[in-house]
Amino acid sequence: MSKAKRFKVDRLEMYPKDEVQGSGPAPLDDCLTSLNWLQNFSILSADPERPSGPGCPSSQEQLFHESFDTDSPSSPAAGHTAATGMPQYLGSDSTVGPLFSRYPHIQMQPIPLVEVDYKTNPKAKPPHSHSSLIYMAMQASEQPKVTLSTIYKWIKENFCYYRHAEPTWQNSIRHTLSLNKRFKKVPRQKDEPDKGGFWKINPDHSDMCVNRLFRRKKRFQGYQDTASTSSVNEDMSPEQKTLSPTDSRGTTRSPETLLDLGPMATWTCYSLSSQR
DNA sequence: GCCTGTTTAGCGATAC
DNA sequence: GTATCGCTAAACAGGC
Repeated sequence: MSKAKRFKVDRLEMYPKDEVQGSGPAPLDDCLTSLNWLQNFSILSADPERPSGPGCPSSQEQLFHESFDTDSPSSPAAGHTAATGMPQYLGSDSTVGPLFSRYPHIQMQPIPLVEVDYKTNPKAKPPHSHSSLIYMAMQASEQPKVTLSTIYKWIKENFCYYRHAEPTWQNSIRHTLSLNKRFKKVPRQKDEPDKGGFWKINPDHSDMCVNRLFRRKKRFQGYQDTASTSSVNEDMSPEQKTLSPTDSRGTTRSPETLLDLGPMATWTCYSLSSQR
């Protein structure tokens, strides 16, 4: 199966069409336009005691919203938690059951709550865009400017995936730095050691982060566009299904594009029966 | 040779 | 439909 087709099927599995069109999660616009979550490196905190049921948003929805909610409690400081976020918060039967009871061909298998530790799990590709990773590295450095190697180092230290991945991601990082106006190059002075220049957040385009980073939030349209594709991606590993939803080329959906997958993106261990 | 930085091309997805 | 974004891949040049 092609990667593109696989991704479409992946999405199809996540969003039973009728449910998506119907009682999907509340609009995310308000809570997704701030970048504070990124600046604080706010990481989701899975709370099994979170209330659920009639009148309460589902665990997934609530968790999803709070992960981008500027008023929600922040996680520990930068450099410590960015790699331990995006837990695979599994819904209880009370939240998942009713939804999937309408789709008998989709079987949810309850598994324990899992928090993805991106710092130690080499298979868990961080759900951050490269620009987000760069931004986080810059923030974590607490320096006005950072070198490329510093960015590499921070990413590798905080995301195990990149310690084991092919170095092509570094090319992407460089490409992002060069092209993205959010970042500005600061030439190295002759008396400064090492090589290469410095990079800093471009204050002239800092608004771009706030205004555009979460622009992609019309998350269900894509599903509807691709819902007609119906084949089974049986060749995906549990990790692929569970960790970091990926796009058609295996690209991890960043937080902003993860919105496209919605709260159900954090659900896991679904399988398709032979009825499909 | 390696690292850094730039540029081009292409693809998929979303926003407008 | 077009613009924009994110990502990947590749090629190339310059500096160390």
